[in-house]
Amino acid sequence: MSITNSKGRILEAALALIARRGDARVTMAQIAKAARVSRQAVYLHFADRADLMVALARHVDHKRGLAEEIQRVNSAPTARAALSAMVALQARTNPDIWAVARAVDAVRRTDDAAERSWQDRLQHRLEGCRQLIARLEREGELRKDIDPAAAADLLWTITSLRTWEDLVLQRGWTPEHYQSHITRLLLAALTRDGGL
Amino acid sequence: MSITNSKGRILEAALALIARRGDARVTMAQIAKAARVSRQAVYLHFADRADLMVALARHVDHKRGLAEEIQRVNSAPTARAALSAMVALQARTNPDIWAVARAVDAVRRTDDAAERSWQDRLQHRLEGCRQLIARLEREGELRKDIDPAAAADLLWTITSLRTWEDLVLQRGWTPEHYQSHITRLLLAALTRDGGL
DNA sequence: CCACAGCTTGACATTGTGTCAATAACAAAT
DNA sequence: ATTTGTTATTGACACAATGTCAAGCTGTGG
Repeated sequence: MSITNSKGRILEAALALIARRGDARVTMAQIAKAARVSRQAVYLHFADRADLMVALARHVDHKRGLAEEIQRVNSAPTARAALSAMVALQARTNPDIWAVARAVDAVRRTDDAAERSWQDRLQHRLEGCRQLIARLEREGELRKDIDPAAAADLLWTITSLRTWEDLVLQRGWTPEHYQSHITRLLLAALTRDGGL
Repeated sequence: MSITNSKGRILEAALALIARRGDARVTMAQIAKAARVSRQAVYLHFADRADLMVALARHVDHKRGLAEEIQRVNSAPTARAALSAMVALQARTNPDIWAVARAVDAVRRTDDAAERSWQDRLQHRLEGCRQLIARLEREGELRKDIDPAAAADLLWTITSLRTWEDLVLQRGWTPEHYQSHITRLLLAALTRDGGL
């Protein structure tokens, strides 16, 4: 799939640079050069650096077909299977999102648009967690001594990018380890029988 | 306790500014001004910004008497009580450390000293988690279907500053909620009977 | 009185961000 | 075929922040 407009070229170039570096300490000039475009052209398409990073996050989501992936989680046969699928989804997609997410996180304190975008994604994922907890409850699998709202928050933070970063990038867990251990932990903490 | 040397004054000033702002986007000039010292004087005491942030982290630790607090965790009567104490320690100290930790995290990718300092703290906390898991195992409380090394990593990430930030700062949990829910989750995930 | 440590002043180089104005290339519309 | 509008380029500029340098001030102890 070739890129037609230079806006797309800029995004792709930024993504490639960030991926290569492993973090988002990339200057606008470098991005422009990589996209074979003048530095000013970048500012024709994006208001500023923060705007570009936010667009980048959306772009990655879209490219991955994130919406469909989430559908797949919800269409799992049981709540417990859905939980497992959710962890698998994170294990699969986090590597690509990570650096960009860090970049947005870094600028969100100064930039309103970035902050809104961040809260948006946060809210979205949180909603997914709430639904999964609601389903667990409906299927009678949720621990009775736990508040559903708190359970959703816990599910949300444990399946977050940050936990993934800690375990996979810092501690060197394999994706398989991450998936199996986190799934087991969640079942133990949130379901009635403590996960088998 | 009054501050005698200006090195201390600079650290205190930086700390106050960061605390007031809630994050570490503070310039060297602002810090110097707050410490009523010339901007260049700051560079007489600290090689650069990263160096200052690292020193700040140490300073906060020292001020809190962190070493003794950790002793107290280890001197709990049982492993389960120690785990609870560890979570309580996080709940109590994280608010003060948070902004500084974020600052160090932000510069650690460009600065070697910051990275080393970060890995140091990380390693230190991880060691504490390992010991706690070992004690759980010794007392026959550790789940048998879990690898001790993985259990330590999980304990480490779940009691991390990041998880605390997610739940307390983002989701608005009270310190009490944080403490009780996280303790319960850890007991459920790591101990034999799933925490009562 | 001298030396030295700690600090100040002011100037400077550098890097990165963001803005602006003038201009070029080119496609589509009329 | 000229006009129009979009998109991009070039080069210059202002600004903020970091970090460096040289010269000089001040007080304390030898």
